[in-house]
Amino acid sequence: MIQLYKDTIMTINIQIDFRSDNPVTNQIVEQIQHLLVNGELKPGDQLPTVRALATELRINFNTVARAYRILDETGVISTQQGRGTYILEQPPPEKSHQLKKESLNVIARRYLDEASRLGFSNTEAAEQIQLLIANH
Amino acid sequence: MIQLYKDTIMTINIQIDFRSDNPVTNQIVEQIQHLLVNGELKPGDQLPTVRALATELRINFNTVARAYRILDETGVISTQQGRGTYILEQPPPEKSHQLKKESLNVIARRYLDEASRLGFSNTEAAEQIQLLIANH
DNA sequence: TGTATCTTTGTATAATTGTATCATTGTATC
DNA sequence: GATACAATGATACAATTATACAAAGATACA
Repeated sequence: MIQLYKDTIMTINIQIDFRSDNPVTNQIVEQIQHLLVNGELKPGDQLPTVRALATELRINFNTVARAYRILDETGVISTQQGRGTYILEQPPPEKSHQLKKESLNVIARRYLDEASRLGFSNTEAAEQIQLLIANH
Repeated sequence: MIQLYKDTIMTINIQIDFRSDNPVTNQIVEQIQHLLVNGELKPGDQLPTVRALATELRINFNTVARAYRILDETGVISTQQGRGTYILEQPPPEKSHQLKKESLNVIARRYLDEASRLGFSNTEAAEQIQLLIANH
């Protein structure tokens, strides 16, 4: 769970080379990753809004949004409509496969338990899972 | 000395996942419905004020107000300006059943989300459920 | 009691922020 | 040139937040 609130709005140091073969979107992605591994961006930090950064870089805000989305999909940041974009906590060290299996077992049991308390059979609970998967 | 306006401070157990595709407003609505069908909220109970819950969840109080309004419109709660928000009488059986189905949906999605965070695909998560059922 | 006043509570509306979709631009290939 | 594709921009939209407001409760004082 991430706890985020607007305390400080970040200004970040990004330089775009418009003559580069590297697309602007890529440059943004790479430079934010660079700021992150260098420790200049920390978990919980709020990035500039797509419009603010776009104005600063003199590009369209959709280009910034595209870069943010890529970073979001790789789990580096969290973009939240109406709220802003934030650096995520770094993923914890990899659990062993066995440990993950056990965790899955625990949460699966919990799901069936909760469904049971709501009055649903195991079969109905399983069907609901299938339904959700089918609708995605 | 200044006296407290209310001698009971209502707290409810709601967890917001800012990374979820599900909007925060929706998450609040669903989780309050879940608390209701689970019996953790009873008719007459006062919900936290929009500002109190918003502060706790680290969101804007208008987002809570929006969720409360949705629940109000579906007849689950009663919000009264200047007074607060209260759980209404238990919904009739057919509506209760509807709410329970929605609640099942909520916990099913939560299970898939958690499994995904552990690195399991939806299919693997579903198989784990089947495995548990088969071993009973 | 009654009333003035402040506090608490929800409401209304505009502003902010990211998203979705299509249009435009540039470039490579033929 | 023609066509296809990738990158970027423009526009409309959805979700959340900010600000100002209205209704009801609490308190003080006559």
